[in-house]
Amino acid sequence: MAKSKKRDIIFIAAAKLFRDRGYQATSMRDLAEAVNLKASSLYNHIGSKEEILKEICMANAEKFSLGMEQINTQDINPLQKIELLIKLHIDIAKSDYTSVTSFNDEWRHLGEPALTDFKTKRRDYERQFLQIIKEGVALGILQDIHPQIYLHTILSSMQWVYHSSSDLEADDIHKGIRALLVDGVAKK
Amino acid sequence: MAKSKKRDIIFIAAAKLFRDRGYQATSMRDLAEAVNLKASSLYNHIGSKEEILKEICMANAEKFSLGMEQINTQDINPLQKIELLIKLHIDIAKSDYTSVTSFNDEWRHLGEPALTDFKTKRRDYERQFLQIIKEGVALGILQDIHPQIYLHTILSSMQWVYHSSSDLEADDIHKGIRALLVDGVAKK
DNA sequence: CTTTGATACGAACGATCATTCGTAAAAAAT
DNA sequence: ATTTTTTACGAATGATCGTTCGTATCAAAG
Repeated sequence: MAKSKKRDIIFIAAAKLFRDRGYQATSMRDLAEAVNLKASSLYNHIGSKEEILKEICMANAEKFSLGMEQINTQDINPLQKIELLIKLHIDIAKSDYTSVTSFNDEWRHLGEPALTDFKTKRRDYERQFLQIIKEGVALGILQDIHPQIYLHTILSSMQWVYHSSSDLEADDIHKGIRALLVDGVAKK
Repeated sequence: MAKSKKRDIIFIAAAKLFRDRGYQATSMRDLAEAVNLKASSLYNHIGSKEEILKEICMANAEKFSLGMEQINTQDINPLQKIELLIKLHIDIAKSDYTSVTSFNDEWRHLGEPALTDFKTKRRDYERQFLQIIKEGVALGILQDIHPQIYLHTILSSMQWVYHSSSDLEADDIHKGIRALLVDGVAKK
């Protein structure tokens, strides 16, 4: 038990606050109150406010990188990979959707060098995703859609899953988005 | 000349700062420096920091409401309306994409009663958009896609147009998104 | 029982925040 | 030319920020 339980509680509460109010608008006193502590006590468990954001962002970036790696080593065609990537996004969102939102919206408040580090990881992920799409087009499996636009449309569509103020089930969302963004562009 | 020119300069600079750093992370001193003033001088032109955000958000909300109204009074089918709505989003983004970003990302920092007012306007817009989609499905013009998922996918896809760190032309984006989200779901 | 290490807290630090005020210069109106 | 209005500024206000520090409380280890 290297890490205490309280530390996890703080991180979960922080992710929720960051999602609801934004990183900058969340004070350490807000966070302390959310976990029944005073602000100064937080520092027995964490190093700084930014450390929390950094850890949240990096942990999620890791999830996506790992998922991408795992999908890319499979012997399946690009369309199947895209399907799995969409499932990956939704699964991650479903498992911890507050922290993913911080990851998506609040990363820009990271300081250096974490900011550059994060952006590099993100760019790598997107480049790999784009590569899969381009292969799909080259192989004639996908319609001749603009790869970059297709990529960003997929990624943006994933965003609203997190913000979801709707009452839709994750499975329905998955099916609906696949029908729109996978079946719709697959060559018949 | 009811409104001074300087006021507009301040608003434009503010929109840019809000987009780049976020509303909370932008100080009045930052804004003042951006327009070659001292912070206290800003208050000869504006009432408060929140007034700036409020005006930016409301102005853009107005643009969308007006566009929706204008489209809805035309005698065209739902699919054509959706096409026009996508064009509306891209046109607004193209005309003033910094302020649209503030509108999209920073509205939650509005105080009451502006916040409730804004959310109501937004919900109205989305409800009308959803209605058009449902009509399209009911008339058999659209494939049997989940209306809410389709709506949110369209709206989310519009978001990345604003953030666009890409070098794509607005026309290409328009064509690409239409191919994906309109032609892809239209019944053949 | 004693010692040690982890945890909690109040008080305080310097920094920064949005905003106000009195005042002076500049521009506009008369 | 004189009055009026608009604009800019420095200084100051009280609030809040993230964080530090000394100290007290607590549980576990010896």
